[in-house]
Amino acid sequence: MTIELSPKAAEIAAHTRALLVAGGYNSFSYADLAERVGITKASIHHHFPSKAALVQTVVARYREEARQGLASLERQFDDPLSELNAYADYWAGCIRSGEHPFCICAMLATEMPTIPEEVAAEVRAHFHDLNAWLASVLKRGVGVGQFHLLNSPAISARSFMAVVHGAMLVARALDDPKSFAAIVQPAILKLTQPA
Amino acid sequence: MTIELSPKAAEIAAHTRALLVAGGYNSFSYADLAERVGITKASIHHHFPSKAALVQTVVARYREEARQGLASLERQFDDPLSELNAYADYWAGCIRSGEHPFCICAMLATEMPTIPEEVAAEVRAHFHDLNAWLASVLKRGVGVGQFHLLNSPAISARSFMAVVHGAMLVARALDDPKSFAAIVQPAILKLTQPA
DNA sequence: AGCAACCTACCAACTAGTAGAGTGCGACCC
DNA sequence: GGGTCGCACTCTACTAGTTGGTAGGTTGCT
Repeated sequence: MTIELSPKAAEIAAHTRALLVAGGYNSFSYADLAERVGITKASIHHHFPSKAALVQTVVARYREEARQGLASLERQFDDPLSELNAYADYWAGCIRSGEHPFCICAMLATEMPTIPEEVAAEVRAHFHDLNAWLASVLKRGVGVGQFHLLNSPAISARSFMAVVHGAMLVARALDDPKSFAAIVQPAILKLTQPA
Repeated sequence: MTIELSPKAAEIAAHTRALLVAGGYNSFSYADLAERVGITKASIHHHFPSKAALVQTVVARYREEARQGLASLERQFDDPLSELNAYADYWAGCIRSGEHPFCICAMLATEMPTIPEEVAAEVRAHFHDLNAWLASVLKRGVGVGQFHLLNSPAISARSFMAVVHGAMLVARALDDPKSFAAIVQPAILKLTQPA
């Protein structure tokens, strides 16, 4: 049940997402967007009444996409370790290809104190969702003996979430895409080692 | 040998830093700054010719402060594990008190593709410095038997750097300062456990 | 006198957002 | 088939306020 958008609105949303990946909420304007889509600023206002509403919609769709993506991992793989590896590989691919080398919710999270509350709420919700999904994967993994955790699944999930997003940040900070996998792979390995 | 600034220039730099912590490069203007410092925009231009130069100076001073802070940790503590704990505690304190709850270089790193090159270069250099310092702490720790690493000190340092900055991000994203220590403390513990 | 610090007044470009009119196209009706 | 209604989409033209930055003069201290 994706938030339905007309073809043009979807195009605007896609460009917004790319601009958010590059520099976050405060880095782009309706004029930037208009130039990329090839229409005027006023036309964008026809599709989205305000910048806050536009970004909120884009994040809401992103969350929906993430939910579906994570659900499909559960269908594609039948053990928690493979699911976690596939999740990490998804981001490794995004970063290696350079197409979407950052999570838009991570971008917005850093800007949290300066973005509209409606957007911030969406971002918080995304991280709660992701934390819950990772916790369930880890819990199942403990059940089948694939993972050995020092803490509760929820706390360990929070740590893993931090590693993944920290790895994105470091890869960008050092301008070195390989760093991402070099950080995340050992982190997964550690989850599998007995205490 | 800190970059010397007049008292007023230092005051401007301090406010700039606070604004960078809150929302990064694109989130604040000379007008915001002027209001906080209590002078006019033009006066700020008297001290710093441009926004890029201002932020570059602020980051350069931040790096200098970081270098001195890390060096003083080496003097205060005489074993690598205590140094690493002190480093983590420094950030835990910043986040708990809410005064400087984010590294300005991490803020700027996310915005990397959209900030002036002179600032981006400073940010890259900070992460290289930090990586080198953490690697040296880990290496010494391995030498005295405090740490047991799966990878080289340099790679493990990169991972730890990712955990720390990822933990900052998660603490902000979930609006939960306690998350930081909950993530970083187990990460340090893991470094001390034999494979 | 010299200088650092500050000011008012200004600039062109850009910000998000609005008003209102025009276009093209498919559906529906006679 | 022709007329016309509504709709999705787009435009030009505009607003008020903000952006980073400049010119040139004033203050006060040494």
